[in-house]
Amino acid sequence: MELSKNYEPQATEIKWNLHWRNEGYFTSTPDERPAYTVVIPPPNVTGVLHMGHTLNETVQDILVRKARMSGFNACWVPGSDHASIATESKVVQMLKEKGIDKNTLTREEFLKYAFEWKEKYGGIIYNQIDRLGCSVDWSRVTFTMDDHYYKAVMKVFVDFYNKGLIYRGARMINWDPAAKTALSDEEVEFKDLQGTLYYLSYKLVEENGNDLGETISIATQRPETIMGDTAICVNPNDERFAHLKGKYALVPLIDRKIPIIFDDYVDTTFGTGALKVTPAHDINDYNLGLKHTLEVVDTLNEDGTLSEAAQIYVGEDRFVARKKIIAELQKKGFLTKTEEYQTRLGYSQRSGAVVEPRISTQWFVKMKEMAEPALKAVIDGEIKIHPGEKFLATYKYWLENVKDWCISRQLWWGQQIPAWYDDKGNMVVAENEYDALQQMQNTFGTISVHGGKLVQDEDVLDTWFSSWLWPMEVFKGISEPGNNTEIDYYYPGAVLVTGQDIIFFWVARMIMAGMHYKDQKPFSNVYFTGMVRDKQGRKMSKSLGNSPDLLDLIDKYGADAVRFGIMISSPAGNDLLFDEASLEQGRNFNNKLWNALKLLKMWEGRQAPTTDERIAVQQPVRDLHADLDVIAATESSETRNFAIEWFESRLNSVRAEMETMYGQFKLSEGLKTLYSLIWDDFCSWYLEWIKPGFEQPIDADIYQKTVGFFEELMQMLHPYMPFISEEIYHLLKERTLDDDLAIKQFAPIQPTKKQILAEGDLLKKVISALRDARNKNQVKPKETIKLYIQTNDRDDYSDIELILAKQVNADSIIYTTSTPANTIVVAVEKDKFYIESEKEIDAVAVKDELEKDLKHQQQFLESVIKKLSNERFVANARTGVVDLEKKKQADALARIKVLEESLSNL
RNA sequence: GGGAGCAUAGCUCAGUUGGUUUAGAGCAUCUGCCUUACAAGCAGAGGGUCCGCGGUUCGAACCCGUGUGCUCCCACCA
Repeated sequence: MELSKNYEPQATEIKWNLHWRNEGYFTSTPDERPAYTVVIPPPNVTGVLHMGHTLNETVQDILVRKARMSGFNACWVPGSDHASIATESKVVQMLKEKGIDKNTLTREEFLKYAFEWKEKYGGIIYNQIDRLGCSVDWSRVTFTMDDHYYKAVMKVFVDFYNKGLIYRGARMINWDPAAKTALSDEEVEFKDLQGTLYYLSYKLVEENGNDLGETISIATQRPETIMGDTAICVNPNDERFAHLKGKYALVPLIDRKIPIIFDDYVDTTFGTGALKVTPAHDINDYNLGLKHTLEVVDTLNEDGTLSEAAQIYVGEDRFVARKKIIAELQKKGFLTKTEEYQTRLGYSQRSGAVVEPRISTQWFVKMKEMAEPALKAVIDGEIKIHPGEKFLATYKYWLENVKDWCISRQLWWGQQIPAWYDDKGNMVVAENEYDALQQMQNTFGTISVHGGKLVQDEDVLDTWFSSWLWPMEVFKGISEPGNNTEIDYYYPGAVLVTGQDIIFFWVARMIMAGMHYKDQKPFSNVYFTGMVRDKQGRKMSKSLGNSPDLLDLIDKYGADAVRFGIMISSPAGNDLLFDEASLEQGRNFNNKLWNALKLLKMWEGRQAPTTDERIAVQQPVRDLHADLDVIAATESSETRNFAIEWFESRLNSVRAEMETMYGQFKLSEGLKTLYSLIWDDFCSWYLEWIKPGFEQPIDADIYQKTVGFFEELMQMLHPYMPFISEEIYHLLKERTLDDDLAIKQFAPIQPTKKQILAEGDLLKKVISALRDARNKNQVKPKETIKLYIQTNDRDDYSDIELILAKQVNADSIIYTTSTPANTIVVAVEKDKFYIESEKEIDAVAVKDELEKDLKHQQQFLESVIKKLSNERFVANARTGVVDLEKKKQADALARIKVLEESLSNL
């Protein structure tokens, strides 16, 4: 078969994706094997996957494939999240572009649009996951608004309500005036910015309204809220204001009379020492208001415009009104001073609007008691966070200081709160209307409703109120808990792979829900990936245009190259600077593999019978000139092949290394290690060592062994780069049906031979040194040389001399005890090598090299001697350390001797 | 304001309980090669006061203190 010049990913990827799916390799059902469960962090159906998802999915797929190939029943559940507010604002935006105003639609009409949106983007997301090669179980795909899921959410809400863990009440919450909904604390993002502090003077009056002829100055960032002021507060210990007890102030512009109150909350050193109190629009003022039973005047509408209560500028947007009010205050002399001020503003994570503190009636979850077991699970190490301690402190702090969770949202897209009201405002909480009616009757005796229908709460639930059930409900662990073999088998999961940005939103809450309903952690490990940034370190965002399209990348480089590129530079927990150059590296790696395959396929037809011992032995030799010395060496060696033994040991040693790295979730390092094993050890060294001479046959045994190595390398690579590994595995030889890497189980790791590895290292070192000497002396690559070796341990070279000769293009190797004339000398460890070639020798250059090396060695020796002559070192150093230094000393001395001899011989 | 983390080659990062030939990798750079698998390649090379200062120790990239510079999280001072 003719193989293409370069690897062509497109057709290959489609082929194997289809094959794997047809064989049902990724479909999991409970069996006798241990389960390895991973639930995907369900992407929001707000849009397509970005590079952050790509990193997450790749990490998960590597872990899942590795587990599947290591005896586990791997189950990776895919799905998506309805992402209540995020999706709703996208849909609203989309409708707006079509000229449709959400307010003109009924709830049902809007939901129809939303579901269409979900179908479209959900589809794109699933396609992306598929193209990336993710080995998910498509028979288990779950959406957070599926019927059973919806039911589970209702059930949990009712259950929590009945347990007293959910309550409804009027509180000050974060209000998003753009989306016109409440937000949880976690959905508010703070940004530092330069603000202005306005100093306003309020006229002081007696209770009866008589002017005191005095003013009090306060500082505020929000002059548009003065109409909501219901007091001025000063510190009771502040002598400046002691005389104002029982006095009042007049709110500028509207002349409303408000009391002066005293509370040590006020910092006497900040601003003017006097604070205007606006309970409706500031959380601190709200608390002050509660304490001093102040009136609450809400001067804003839900969309952020000024309300009737403001009396002036009614209907104007808050920011427009601010400007106008400032102008008016200035004009009328109330504004005495302005000051630049560093401040922080809360923004809605989804709509971007400046969040308003607002008093409103919402639903809350009590968090305190649920936090305890969730904290314990992590502190006790039942759940391990990777990488390490970094996030433990954050997690702990949040749980220890957790506040109640506002879960109601004034939206349509999501699970509607199962609270039901009758005409009199009586309320019951029940999973459906039928139950609600029953309950209403039982609780209140009569039902007062028009047309026999109760009214359901208009609000929907925070999207995380459904997401936190994910590890359980994907197996119907909430909706059908009884007799459920799936949840018993798959729960808890092995690992959760997610971004550190949702540690509170999701991770902590999943642990809470899991501990609450299963009395067990939802997963054993949490692996936090870093944030994907562009190569300048900026966040990826649509507005910057630095977020590439995943499918475009896959089209351009192939899925394996994308996976490679994103993994090669993403140490756990660190941010990843995404650069297409690393995808190119991945593509180049593909081609490297492809070319190695081509080389093997070339040899396939040129195998000589295994019985031909001469070929077996001489395989490493290119076209060895019949030099007596070499022949003698050849005949004395056994019929074993050094290259094969060496690579076998390398392979097994790397497998063991990678096993450790998997255990520590060091996936990026694992890939680097494997990359180097394949590119350097296998391609650059091993294949060159066994490569037969020009148009020479290859020993059949060596060939078969090599195919075996390649297979094993592909198996190791499979979790990282599933497509090309599977393709090469199949092109290497004919396979029986079902003999696919996707499910091939790893063989046990064999012990490595340290001696062989050491010999290999020496061989590589000598080859590099000799090549370097050739280079520096401008001996042309094609030119053959005569190589002399001067050593006291000729045995060191018996295994490797043939390979050495070939790799440095020597047509003969001669062991010598004296310095041959007119040769380039190279010293490696304690032996000397001499290159004899046609080329005139540049004695000066050789001398320089030797002298440089000598100087280095002498300095090194000096440092060792210094150490050894330090009595305290010899007395205190751990056993072995002194011996090691002595060995260093001996080695350095031997090497200096070699170098000095070489120099004197020049 | 509180807390956490980071600082090692031009860039991105390794560096296991302090001692392993006076610091390693990939990318980038430079030199030489179109060598019958691969120029998306091959063979080599150069490149570091391990952020500054002080301390502990026989010995510090690693431990402690301090300064500087970044990053992140949390927080109700107008």
